[in-house]
Amino acid sequence: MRPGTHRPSVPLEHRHVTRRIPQARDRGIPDATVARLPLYLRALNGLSERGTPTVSSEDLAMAAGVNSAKLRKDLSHLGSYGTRGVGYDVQYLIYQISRELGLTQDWAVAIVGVGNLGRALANYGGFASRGFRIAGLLDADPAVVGDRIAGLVVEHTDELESVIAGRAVSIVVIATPATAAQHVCDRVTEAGVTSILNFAPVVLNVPEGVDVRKVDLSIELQILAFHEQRKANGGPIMAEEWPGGVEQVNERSIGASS
Amino acid sequence: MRPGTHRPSVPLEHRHVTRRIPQARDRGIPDATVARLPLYLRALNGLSERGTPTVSSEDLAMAAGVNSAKLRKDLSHLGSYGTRGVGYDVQYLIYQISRELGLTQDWAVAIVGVGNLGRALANYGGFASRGFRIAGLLDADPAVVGDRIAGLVVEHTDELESVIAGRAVSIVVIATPATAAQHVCDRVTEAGVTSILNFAPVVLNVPEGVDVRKVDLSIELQILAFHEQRKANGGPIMAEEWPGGVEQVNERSIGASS
DNA sequence: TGCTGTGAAGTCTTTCACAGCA
DNA sequence: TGCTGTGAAAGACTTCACAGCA
Repeated sequence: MRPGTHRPSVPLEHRHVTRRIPQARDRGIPDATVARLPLYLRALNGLSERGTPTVSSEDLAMAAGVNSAKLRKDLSHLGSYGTRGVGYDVQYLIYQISRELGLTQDWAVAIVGVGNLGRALANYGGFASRGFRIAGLLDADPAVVGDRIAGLVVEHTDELESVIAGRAVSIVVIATPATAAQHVCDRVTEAGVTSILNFAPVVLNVPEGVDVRKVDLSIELQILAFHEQRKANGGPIMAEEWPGGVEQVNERSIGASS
Repeated sequence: MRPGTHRPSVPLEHRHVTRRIPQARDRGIPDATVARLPLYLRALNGLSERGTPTVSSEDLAMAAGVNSAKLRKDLSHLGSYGTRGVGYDVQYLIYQISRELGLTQDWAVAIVGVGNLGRALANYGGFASRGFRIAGLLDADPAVVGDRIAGLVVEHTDELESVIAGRAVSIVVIATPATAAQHVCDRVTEAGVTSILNFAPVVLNVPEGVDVRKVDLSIELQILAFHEQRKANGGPIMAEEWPGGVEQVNERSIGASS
């Protein structure tokens, strides 16, 4: 890719036969990159607040907790927004990443399930800050309906469809007990929602085209436990602990294959 | 794809000594696999509760929301716990995965920061269920200290080190405001903790050997927004949408030129 | 000179597809 | 026969290392 302009009007791809669309605007940003953009954005906002005008890939990477090669590669998927010898303009990069993530528009979010977690989410500041507006809080428990939380009155889940349609909700957060999650999920997808953030510890079944992201406390803890156990046992490097074969592990199978 | 056409022609491989330990019991379980084991465990527990004695990779994969090839490959890293022609014994597999994840022992967890989120976590049932025991709730706010939550009395963060040492806490959950997170992190790592679950929206700096897992609500929403925006724009398949250049994308950046 | 952008190499993960055992 | 376990291929992601522009 020549660094030149990213406008197809420039005649610079003489020999290279259509490789995969030159530099143009290949919208295929890798998932791994998308997942890190919010991190960069946060780091940039920190720099912005301190009035920093430009930042090098090295420094920004440091602030975001990644290495600089990865950061540069990630940003290169968005376009050529840096200046060689100088770095990136903080404000400009904030704008570009925000636009790429779709944060320059307003997203109406509904939270279903106003238990401890739902309340925590409703009160979570970082929510409203970045283009996400809580447009509805719903719960099935009549004892909770009517409560005022974070400036909103909790509505009954009977209203789910009308809230979604009436307030143009495009993202639904499910914070219900596990048993209710699939049902809520079915209703919101039926109502046209295609983005769901699920806190309930269940695997949701959704129609094609619906995006579900999951946050699962217990899974994170289990992953930590795995590594913690590993540290406790042998040293950091080893293979074949349990020399003899303690705890009959069904040795066979891979015995002498391959 | 194509059958015999693609031949790598064996480029390198001149003298690759010691590939990576034959197989024996190579304890190097891929991270991606470890991250899915809790999922399988949950699915298996569901089957167990319904009294299912054995399950095929196909069915278990379905219940866990992955494909069967991936599931078999994952399980193969633990050992050969299935029976060809039959499937996996549910109870036995539960035991093996639990053991691998270190869930057959008890883990003492301390939660620092008892705001909305901390309370939600303290009351989260899935917590205690799987070998994780909340051994302490701490907060810096005197107004909160002394409260009884989920059967525990909130202690002051001054007690952090003594709680960790005295109750053998090995995993700390940070649910403080962003500004306090790094300080708490420093103290707990100093106190010897090497596993941290961080809910504060900051990148924590930790010494070598310390594991940090992060749960970040706002990042999840931003990722959803990205995909939602993508759906709204062009169709699901395309490269170079915005043919003309709708939404003047600030061509310049580094001077539209080159 | 300093730092970005990026081919190329390296590593990790997923998927295929089938040998082989119950 | 049916289903696991697994090499091998394909694909995704990361890192290297450096050309080339400001």
